[in-house]
Amino acid sequence: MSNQAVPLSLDLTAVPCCPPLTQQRVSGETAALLAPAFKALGDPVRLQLMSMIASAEGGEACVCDLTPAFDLSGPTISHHLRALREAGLVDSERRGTWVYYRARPQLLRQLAALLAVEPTAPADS
Amino acid sequence: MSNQAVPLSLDLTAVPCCPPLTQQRVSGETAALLAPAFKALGDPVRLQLMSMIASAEGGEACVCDLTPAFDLSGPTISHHLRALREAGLVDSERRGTWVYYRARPQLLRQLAALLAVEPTAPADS
DNA sequence: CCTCTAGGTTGACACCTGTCTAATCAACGT
DNA sequence: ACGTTGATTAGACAGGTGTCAACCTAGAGG
Repeated sequence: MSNQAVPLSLDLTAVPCCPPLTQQRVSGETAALLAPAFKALGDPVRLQLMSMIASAEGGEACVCDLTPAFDLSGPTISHHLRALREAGLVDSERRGTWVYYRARPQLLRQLAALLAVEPTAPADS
Repeated sequence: MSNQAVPLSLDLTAVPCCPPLTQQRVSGETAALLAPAFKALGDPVRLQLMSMIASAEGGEACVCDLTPAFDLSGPTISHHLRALREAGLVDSERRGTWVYYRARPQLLRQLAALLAVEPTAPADS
């Protein structure tokens, strides 16, 4: 189940990988590749889901633990998890009855690098 | 013109400010506050606009320089710039005939901090 | 006052999204 | 084979989004 619905060029090796947004203009290609990831994080529910998955002990979270944390139906959570999966931010694996989601740090790192800003004030550098 | 359309609680002082997503669960409030920023960056055009503004020399970019860089109408660019502005990512100022946009590093820093991931492999640290 | 130029605003349109219920699928125990 | 539980898929619907053409506003300069 893990990679089936991601036929995109989500190699991420395809991306020149992120000179900070503030230092070099993002190319159209890079933008087209990374914007979907930001978009996936652009929903409060998905942002929390991402965090719950990424910060879970063992590095993975069971859907059965994620769903009850929200006031939303199961299918809706499933829908958001799929969005995260198709964005390349998480990976899923079925083990027995349960499905576990796991963060994929590669893309997260690229996003973080892209948003990097020099320390605090441009004066104290 | 700068701050008029942002009555939101975009203090950003309101946010506990970003223990990394991977280390602590993002609260509902933090998610509600930061997700719109990710959402604003979740469009290729806006991501490029953000980059062009943030990386511009002098720290600001004129709309007259931004618009011709895309194959889009003026109003569409204006629409995207507004989205960035209302997300708290940029600020605009009119000087004479032209309007200049400038990045607001605060929020960018928060987003980057939120996405921070420990180096690369937990092995080679 | 008039006009020219740079941007923004409005209204319209097609499309995408978040949410739900209902139906379906997958694995485990009888 | 059957029923139960966990999760995804399908279909539907309201609301949001990206885009444009048309119009409007703000300065600069006659």
